[in-house]
Amino acid sequence: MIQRLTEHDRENLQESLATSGQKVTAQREIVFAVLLAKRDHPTVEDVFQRARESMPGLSLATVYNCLETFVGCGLVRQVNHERESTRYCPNLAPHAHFRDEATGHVHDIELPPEIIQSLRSILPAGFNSETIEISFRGRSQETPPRSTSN
Amino acid sequence: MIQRLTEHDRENLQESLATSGQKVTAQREIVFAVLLAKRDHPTVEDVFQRARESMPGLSLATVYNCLETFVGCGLVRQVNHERESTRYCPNLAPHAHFRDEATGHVHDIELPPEIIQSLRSILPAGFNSETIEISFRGRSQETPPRSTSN
DNA sequence: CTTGCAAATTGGAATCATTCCAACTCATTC
DNA sequence: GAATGAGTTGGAATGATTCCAATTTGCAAG
Ligand SMILES: [Mn+2]
Ligand SMILES: [Mn+2]
Ligand SMILES: [Zn+2]
Ligand SMILES: [Zn+2]
Repeated sequence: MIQRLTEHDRENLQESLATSGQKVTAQREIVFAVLLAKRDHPTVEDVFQRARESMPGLSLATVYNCLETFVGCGLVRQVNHERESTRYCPNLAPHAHFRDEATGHVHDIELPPEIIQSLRSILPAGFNSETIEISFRGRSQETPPRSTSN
Repeated sequence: MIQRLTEHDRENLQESLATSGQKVTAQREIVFAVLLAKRDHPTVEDVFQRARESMPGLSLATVYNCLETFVGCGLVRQVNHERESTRYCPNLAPHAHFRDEATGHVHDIELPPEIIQSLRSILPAGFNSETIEISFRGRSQETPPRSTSN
């Protein structure tokens, strides 16, 4: 259960933080590692629980801080469904989210560029959008959980 | 500023409520009228303020109740952006939302059926979605506010 | 008409995710 | 090894929403 980053992921973290003038800390490493280890769109509370296993003294406030920092430097995305707790996703590829109403699980849905393009094209003149968010809600026949280690 | 429903809208309200075994009340009429009068995706608080002008004794709890009832019988949609207060929209046609980051205004964006179709088609086998939500975020050159009376 | 009932409304308390804050810790620089 | 500034921490504050118990209302039955 101890969270460790690969060379590559650590560098990624280091550089992304550096870009916005911030540093790698033990807490940030662990929180980031937790996100990469299990890509199930955990809530802040989920991340907190998991990270605490490696760092018992970690505070909830710090988890909030780390996640906000990561969002700020583009390392992770926030995922909201209705009014539920915000979830966090380290998948940077363009994708939509599918929320299974039965299980509460959130799945990534790949977004082909042509769909994104056609969506942009429905915006009337004068509307400039930097972000498009797409979320599905329904039921799914739970995919056999393929390994999510990183 | 007094909120009144047209024959047609009142019938619509009456029938939608009846379908789920509920009745028209003075409070529900006014809340519904407020939604139709200004389709700017008001928050609960917005609706509360506006409705109070016609019915000073109306309570916030009742506004929450009415809106929940309307969502339940399909008369209005909830609109969420990030973690902001939920907004309400009486436009039942399939549409996406554009949130102007400068003004906070929310605009309806028409959704052509073929786009909806292509979105459904990106779902892997086993995923059945009843609802798709699409929201844009960005800036817009504010359209001259065309009349929104009903 | 009264009376009785179920649904709806109301004001205020409770919840709960998130934000705020002031004190404390740590790494780095002088 | 003192000063500095970013980062962390625990707890308080916030704010939208939900919950609840006490009325009120609209009808229906007697
Ligand atoms: Mn989503
Ligand atoms: Mn939306
Ligand atoms: Zn994702
Ligand atoms: Zn709308």
